Amino acid sequence: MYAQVIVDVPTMQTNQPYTYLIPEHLADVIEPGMRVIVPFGNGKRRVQGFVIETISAYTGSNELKAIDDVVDLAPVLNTEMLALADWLARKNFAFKISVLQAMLPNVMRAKYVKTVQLLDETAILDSQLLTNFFADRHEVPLDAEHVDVDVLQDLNRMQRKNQVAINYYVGNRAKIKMVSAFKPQLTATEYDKLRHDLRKSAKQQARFLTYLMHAPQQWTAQKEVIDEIGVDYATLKKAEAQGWIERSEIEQYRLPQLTSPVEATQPLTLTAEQNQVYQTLIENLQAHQAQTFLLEGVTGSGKTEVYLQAMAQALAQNQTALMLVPEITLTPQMVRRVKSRFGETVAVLHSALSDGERYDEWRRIERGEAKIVVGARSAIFAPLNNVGLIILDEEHDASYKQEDNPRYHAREVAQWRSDYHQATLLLGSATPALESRAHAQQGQYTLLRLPHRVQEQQLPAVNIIDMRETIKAGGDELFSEDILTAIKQRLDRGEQSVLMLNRRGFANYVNCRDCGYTPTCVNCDLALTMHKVTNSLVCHYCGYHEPLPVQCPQCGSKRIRPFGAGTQKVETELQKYFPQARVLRMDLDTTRKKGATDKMLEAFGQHEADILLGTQMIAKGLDFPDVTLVGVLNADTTLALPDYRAAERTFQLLTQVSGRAGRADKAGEVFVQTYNPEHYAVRFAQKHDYEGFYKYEMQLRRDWQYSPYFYTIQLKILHEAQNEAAKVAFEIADWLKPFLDEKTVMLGPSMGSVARLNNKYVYRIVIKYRQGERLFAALDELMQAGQRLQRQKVTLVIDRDPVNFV
DNA sequence: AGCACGCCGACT
DNA sequence: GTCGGCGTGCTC
Repeated sequence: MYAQVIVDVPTMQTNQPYTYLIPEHLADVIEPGMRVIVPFGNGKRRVQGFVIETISAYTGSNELKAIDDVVDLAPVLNTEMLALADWLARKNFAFKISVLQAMLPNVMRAKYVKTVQLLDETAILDSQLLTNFFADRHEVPLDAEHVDVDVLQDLNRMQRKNQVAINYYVGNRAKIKMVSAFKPQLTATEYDKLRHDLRKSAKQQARFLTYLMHAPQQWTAQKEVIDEIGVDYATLKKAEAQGWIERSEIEQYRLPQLTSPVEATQPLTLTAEQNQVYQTLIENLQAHQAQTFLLEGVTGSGKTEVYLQAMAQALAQNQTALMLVPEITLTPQMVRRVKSRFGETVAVLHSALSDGERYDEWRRIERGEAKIVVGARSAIFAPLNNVGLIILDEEHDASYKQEDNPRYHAREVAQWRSDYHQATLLLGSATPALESRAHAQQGQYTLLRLPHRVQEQQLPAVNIIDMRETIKAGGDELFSEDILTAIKQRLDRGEQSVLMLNRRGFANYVNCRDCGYTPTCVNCDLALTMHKVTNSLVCHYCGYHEPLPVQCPQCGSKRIRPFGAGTQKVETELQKYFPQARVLRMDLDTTRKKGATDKMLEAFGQHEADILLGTQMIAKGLDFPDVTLVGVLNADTTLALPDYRAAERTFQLLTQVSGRAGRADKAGEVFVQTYNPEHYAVRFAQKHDYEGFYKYEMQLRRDWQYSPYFYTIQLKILHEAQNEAAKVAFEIADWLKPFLDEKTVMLGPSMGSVARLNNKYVYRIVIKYRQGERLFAALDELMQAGQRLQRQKVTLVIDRDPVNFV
């Protein structure tokens, strides 16, 4: 028997299965989907690999090596996942190994350790250097980066003379947590009798026997019992010796905990609109058809309740359900809401979990113990069987696209899994991506709508404030009179306000008023952001920092001052206007700590603050009844992005954040401060008119030949030297030209809008096409050349359907 | 990725 | 002659 193995060497040349002999003792063990350890290359190098197939005959003529070892006792990837990985790798120009690894929890990735083993102790006696290096040890970790060059040279020489050996270890970081546990062995009556027979002084034994009388006949972790009923370890040992209990080590899941217990809730009564949507979904679920629905529902229309009830139906049909939420909205409130309906059968997968928690949640799903999964992007790979329903909430959200390798979009994976399982796919949003809405137009998706809020609340009135007028009248750059008045009203009435500072592509930077100079990062060429607390300038991309200048480095002027505003600055200003107001600031800095977001939102929900001031992160999913005012302090920064989706992003953001106002019985009001008050994205958002925006924007996209009329591929060419990056970019562009048909458009190469990211210059080629076969074939070929490019220290990125242009 | 092989200039 | 620098090719 032979195994086809994808090895953990992410390069183009090794992006293919290698055939290995299956040794006799593993013949009955090895199955596709298992991780194995295989020798690879010269010497004793060993790497992890995935068995993707077992075969009984091998036709090649070369001699085969044998699999060293298996990592798993059962496959970690089933046939579905193996097929999906293959498809994704091809579609997204990614390595197979990268996709396979992306499907599994991080801890299942191999950790490699290379060591030198001293075989001949006499060989180092003459050398102080080597004696120090080995320091009485026989085997020493060898990390070429941190070992002296002279030592490396000596070791090389010694290896040739067989005085040392180089060993490779493939480590497994996935640890199962084991705890000591016990299990009752006798009946309640027997325990009762034993307790009566005890001598009076045996207090602990008596307590333990009393406990055992009512204890469930199952394995119980002993620590909890020791703490709870006040017995000690010796009592348990004695009980075991007497045959009262059996003791053993059992596996314990590290379950992600919410701060307070979850109380069960019942399904809410659906409105007529909701019910109509629900019925459509149910019919499809019962028919077991792979069909995609686009649910276009205004903010507050009760989409989540429809999701929950549809998931309940999937469970009732003995199927499983998967719900994806953007990372940022995967707040404890959302988790709580799902758990309150479905209890322990819910598994949660998101970035805030520890490695152990994520691994255990993954195993609960894999073993079929969890039937509902709520998670962020990568949860789309959750190992659920028999999937009936997949939901993507906020389906337009850019975070569903993975921005580094493998560059998949969760929506396309969802579509694939829906086809595979004949499952219902539900895409929900108040502001669907233009691509999705267009699919619905063409009939690929079924459009469902929830145009009204539940309980017939009105959508909030949106006031557009022309900041040009405010400045002309000598007003404040940050707060117009109108917004200040509105905030004051809320404070007087004891209501809450949410203020959003749109920070996308925007920073609180320093600017010289005399010569216009702005300090930039020496590594990234991005404007540095001012941090008041440390009195320094910081690069948000690479972390570089320098002290705040008192004089302009270019012209020596002292009038070098902050320009624009960060949340800190706005908070300070706000406090000046309203010294008595309690302001809660939410941004990257204040929410970095684990659980901080949770705590702050809870506090705001308890009305412990009057104003919530934050960045984009507050735009989604929050639902607080006392919030009657939403202010967008600067709507323009998203409009200025060098991206054809700038208007779409702005519209989505304004609509989302407006939805935060007035969600209960109180009417809401929204103020949007902008220097572009007549921009269509602002105007349509003011009217809560998604359909209007959609039609208008589609027209523009057609005129400019952009998605969804054309597909897009973005190539990025990165190099430390600008001329080298440019040279390669133009070479690639010239090479590609003959493969493009006449309807395909190539833009660039152009210098990336953010030059010199991480010390590398970026050049960008954007290709717009309708028919991609020849182009894809050419790009595949280009990938093959990736090796040569890498040796020139050029990084080539192929991004299909990019969502960001940087 | 990681390693060996082979070709070249520079040195004991 | 030999050492080591780097370009090139291969890994079941």
